[in-house]
Amino acid sequence: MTEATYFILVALMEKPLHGYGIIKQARTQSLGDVDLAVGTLYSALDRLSETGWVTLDHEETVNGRLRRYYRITDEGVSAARAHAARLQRAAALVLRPNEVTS
Amino acid sequence: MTEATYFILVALMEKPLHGYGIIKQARTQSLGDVDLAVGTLYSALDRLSETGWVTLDHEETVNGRLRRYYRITDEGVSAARAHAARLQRAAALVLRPNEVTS
DNA sequence: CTCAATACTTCGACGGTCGATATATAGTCG
DNA sequence: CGACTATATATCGACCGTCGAAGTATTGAG
Repeated sequence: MTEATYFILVALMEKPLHGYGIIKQARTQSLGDVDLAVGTLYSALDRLSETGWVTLDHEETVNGRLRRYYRITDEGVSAARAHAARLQRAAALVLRPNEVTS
Repeated sequence: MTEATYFILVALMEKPLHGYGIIKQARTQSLGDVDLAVGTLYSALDRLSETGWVTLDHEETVNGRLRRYYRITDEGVSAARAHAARLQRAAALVLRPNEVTS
């Protein structure tokens, strides 16, 4: 899973969001580390919809602008949790080397 | 930093290794998650040499086969530590959401 | 004798990321 | 009033990193 994919899933874990909302949420949650480009977001969202980790929740029209809300699925949550565990193990190799070097 | 790059740096933090040694070390340390393809390794190693995060340590010839040993630099160690902290923050968003959702 | 493992090099294909462009509206600033 | 920024989605080409295969070479197992 790419970093972009992971942060999209994480952003949607709190509540359903539309494209731009995901970008802002990812930026906030990553403390500015992750700034999703629009091209990255929408192609990732298409892939996530195909794999079934994300679904279209509903659509709204606010001030003439369409808002397409996406929702994470149960499989998406599982995938995000599994990836988070993997990230933590990777981080632990450097941050807590004693436990791994043995 | 990509996952491949990170695991190469982590593999070299213990001691200098040659290409194939890095692949095996990464496989072991990631518990099988990361299996670096040779093409990925050598192109990543070239990039890491250019940025100065990795240097050629020395070369050996064992049984007619060349072994090119790489060593991580101080800047490489700093970069790996910084990335590890980033990975941990990313993992914490899912594993310990209380601290972030606030 | 063939196959697997070790070991490095190179190269083309593929997939994901990025930035630009397009379209449209509301609000801010000079 | 005009320029710019933010919001919001869609699409496209360029670029970068990953992957697997082919090439070269040696040792040891079956």
